[in-house]
Amino acid sequence: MEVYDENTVHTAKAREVTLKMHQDEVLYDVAELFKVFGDTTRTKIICALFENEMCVCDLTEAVGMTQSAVSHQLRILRQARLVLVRREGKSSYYSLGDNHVKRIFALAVEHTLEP
Amino acid sequence: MEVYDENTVHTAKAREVTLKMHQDEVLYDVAELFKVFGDTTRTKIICALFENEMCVCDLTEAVGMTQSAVSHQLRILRQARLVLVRREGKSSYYSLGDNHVKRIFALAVEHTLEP
DNA sequence: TGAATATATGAACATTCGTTCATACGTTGA
DNA sequence: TCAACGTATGAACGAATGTTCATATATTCA
Repeated sequence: MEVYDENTVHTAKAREVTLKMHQDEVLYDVAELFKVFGDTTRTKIICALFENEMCVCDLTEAVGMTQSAVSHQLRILRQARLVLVRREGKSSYYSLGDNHVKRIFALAVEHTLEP
Repeated sequence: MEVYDENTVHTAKAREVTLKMHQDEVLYDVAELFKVFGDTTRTKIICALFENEMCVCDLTEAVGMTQSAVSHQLRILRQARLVLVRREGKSSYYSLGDNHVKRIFALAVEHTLEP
């Protein structure tokens, strides 16, 4: 947490600007997060991973897309830290990143299923 | 809730397919919902509306974009029922659609602000 | 080592998306 | 009724996005 000198001329304004810039960054990141959720292939992957971890092979079958398409989307989910990977032999096992992912997703499903 | 005849040949398969198709539709809608959240201009608008309703004029100033851009994004938010409009004289007052919007958004902000 | 299998990734292409510009619509007040 | 104001919207354009295809990497097993 930064401390501002109340006696300098620019204090109030600077704080306000800093605050607003911070908000802008956060809101940008929030939008980026939602963007990652905002694709059918990725929502299918997330849904498939909801209960158990899965390897790419099984995920590919589960979402009904090509292996390449699934791998590309997994990379996006990985980079956003929405999923984790675990390598075992020839296979990569993916799982959901943390509980926030589950909670956000579950809320959206709940919202979608309402009138 | 539909009832299936356990004695017909296609029962199990049909139920399974129906269930999967339903899931697909839901997951598509969920992705669509997230897509609407997934734009910086729209997250700024949602953030601005978090406490109070606002007219387009003030929203335009709040998010720092042109009135046209804001109106276009408000239309998208409106069609997704994430916001509501109320007309009063020359002005249109926008507010958040329901509590789900707030909860989903707040969770995403919370997630974003974490390590 | 070489074939088979699982996964990842770069390039290309088509599609979608957000902004801008111009303009239309609707309301208010002179 | 006409000017001013607030808002909405269509067309156009550039940027971003998702899939496909081809291919690379990595691991296992014979």
